[in-house]
Amino acid sequence: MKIGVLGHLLLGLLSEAERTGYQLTRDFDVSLANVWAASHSQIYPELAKLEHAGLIRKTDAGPRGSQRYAATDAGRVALRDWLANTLPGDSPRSERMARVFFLGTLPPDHAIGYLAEQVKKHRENLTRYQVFAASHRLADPSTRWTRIALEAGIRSETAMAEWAAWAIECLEKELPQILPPKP
Amino acid sequence: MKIGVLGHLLLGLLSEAERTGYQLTRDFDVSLANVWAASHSQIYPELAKLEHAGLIRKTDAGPRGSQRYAATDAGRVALRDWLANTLPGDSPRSERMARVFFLGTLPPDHAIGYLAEQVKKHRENLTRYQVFAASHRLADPSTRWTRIALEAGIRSETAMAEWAAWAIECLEKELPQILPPKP
DNA sequence: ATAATACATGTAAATACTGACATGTCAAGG
DNA sequence: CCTTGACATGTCAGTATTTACATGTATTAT
Repeated sequence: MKIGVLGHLLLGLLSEAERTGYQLTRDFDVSLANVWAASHSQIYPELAKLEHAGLIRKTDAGPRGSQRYAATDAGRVALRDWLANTLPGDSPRSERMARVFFLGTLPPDHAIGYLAEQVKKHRENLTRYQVFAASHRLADPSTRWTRIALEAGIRSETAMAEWAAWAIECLEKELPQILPPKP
Repeated sequence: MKIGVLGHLLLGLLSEAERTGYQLTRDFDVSLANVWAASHSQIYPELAKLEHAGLIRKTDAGPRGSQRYAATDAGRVALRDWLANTLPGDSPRSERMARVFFLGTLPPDHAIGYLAEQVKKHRENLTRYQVFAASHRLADPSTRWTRIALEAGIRSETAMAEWAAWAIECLEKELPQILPPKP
């Protein structure tokens, strides 16, 4: 019974506080989705697996058939062991960036349109992160690490928005013929 | 017969130039691995699938039983269609960043060690990209888009190295008690 | 009342991916 | 000659992930 990345991330969330599968699904959506997405159809079976392995346990049943889970001591040990004694897998995956390699096969204005879309999305993410960061203080141990992770998002989105804008500028300089004549 | 992201990326590489499965595996390693990793055990079956779909074809056989592939016209059309008419999937995945959320469960010096590791790795990647970027000019249409993608890597690694260093600084300010006494 | 929406949990099939196994070729150095 | 290492291609089992199907409950607005 091997626990993978998802299992350990669930364990991490359940070490902080008790949660239902539904809440875990949404917590993934708001905080972890940008680095590790997971849908409920993956989360529920994984919770069963973690429970079977004795790393989490059911605490109480909530209103609509909801089950609340908490990490067990064994679970907390497993989490720390994973963090301290295993190396993180190194396969970042970004289809959006992968596509950039082949944008040259598109007409230049399409390629620029793609990059403009990226500028927009990165700026949207940036705004979202900044709003979220306002309620997470470094001085508060309970929000510190979320704030630190958020800072990575802020810096990353800033850099990527600037990158996409830079790329557009370069292309427009490189290809003056596609620029509409300015009066 | 549905072609996924990997199939289209292979199609992209084979649109640029003919390649063997082995070369594709290595090209993934050097240029695409940072945004979309793929091992040979995934690439060879995918090539068979693409050939079956008529999107690539075998050209000539090389020295050690190697098979050279090229994109067909249908393949080029499929690639452009994918780039122009489908939205990129939005599930960036980074176990390294995901772990940061739960670093608070580790002793502070371990957490700082993890971040220091990140600084090192990001700087290494940065150097690698910078060297690689030297041989890719924006003015040259054949290397332009690789150069643009590389620039994203350079800016991203720079931002993430700075982020990790910033995080270490913050933690050391926040936790003066873990600092070794300086003579 | 009732309709829409958010809450809540599951399963199944198809696809994707990793890691291990398996095989063989060619070139260079000792 | 022989051994090492890079070249080269493939399969398989296990795991992970996505998408669709399936069901039912409590709240809120009309």
